[in-house]
Amino acid sequence: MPELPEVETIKRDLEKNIIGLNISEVILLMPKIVRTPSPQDFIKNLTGKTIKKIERRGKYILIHLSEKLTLLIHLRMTGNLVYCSPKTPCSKYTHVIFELSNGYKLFFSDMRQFGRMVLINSHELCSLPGFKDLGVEPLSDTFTRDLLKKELKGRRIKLKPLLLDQTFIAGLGNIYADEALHMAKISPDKLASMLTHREIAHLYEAIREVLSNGIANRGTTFRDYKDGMGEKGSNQDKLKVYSREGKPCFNCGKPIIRIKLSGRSSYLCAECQK
DNA sequence: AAGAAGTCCTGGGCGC
DNA sequence: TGCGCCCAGGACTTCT
Repeated sequence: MPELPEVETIKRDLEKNIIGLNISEVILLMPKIVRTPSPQDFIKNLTGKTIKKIERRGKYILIHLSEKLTLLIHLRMTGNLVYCSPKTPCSKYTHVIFELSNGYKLFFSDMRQFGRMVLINSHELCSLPGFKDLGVEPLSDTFTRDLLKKELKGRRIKLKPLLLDQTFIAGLGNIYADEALHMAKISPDKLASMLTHREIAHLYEAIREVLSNGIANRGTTFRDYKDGMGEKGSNQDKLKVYSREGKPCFNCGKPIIRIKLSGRSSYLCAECQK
């Protein structure tokens, strides 16, 4: 569910509200959400710590704490992280509650229970599986047209599964990958190594554009996504292909089709995307 | 080594 | 109305 724009929106919301607060109590209702350390150590080590800084890397949220600890959170498909006033009740899907020194609470909720948390020493981040191998941040200066060209070279894989590979580019998911490919007018089925210079340039611009627009619209809410304040985003109203099977392409009027690539749905306009 | 498939979960939507 | 089936925005593990 949450891809880069959604995670960035949550990160910015939390940053505005919880920096400098202490974690006064941790209630872990579903221990399996925490991958490491043990539930007891998770609670013990978090309690009393100060929230120093919040970052995003790919689809991960990093909450840096005092004593060089970092709480790493991945929301996967249906997770959300919401800052709530003291009286707000939690839901049946709330699995972790962080009580803060101002009386407010941070709820981690996740219907499908796929989301995960890790609490580690900050310096161990660089050796954490899944995190250490993340690819380039697509909105950073490091991500250039030349880098994309270099990375695509010789890759005998279809574009869509490659864009979803977090070690290739960090933060793209199914929605923004489909939207970027449509904006670039390239088929998700195309082999990565077959792109022309012109197509690479268009894809580069499209990836940056769809992600930036997603952030400007505070994320895409289909069903579950909520920002850090519990509100929906508005980017779902701007989508050109995702979840629009059978509806006319805004560009040419032909119906949007849905195909399967590596087991995932891809939405495209077969007329516009070659 | 790369790429595909299976797996972890719950709930919504659809067809019968 | 109700049941069963399929689908879902992710990514790790296992297989070929």
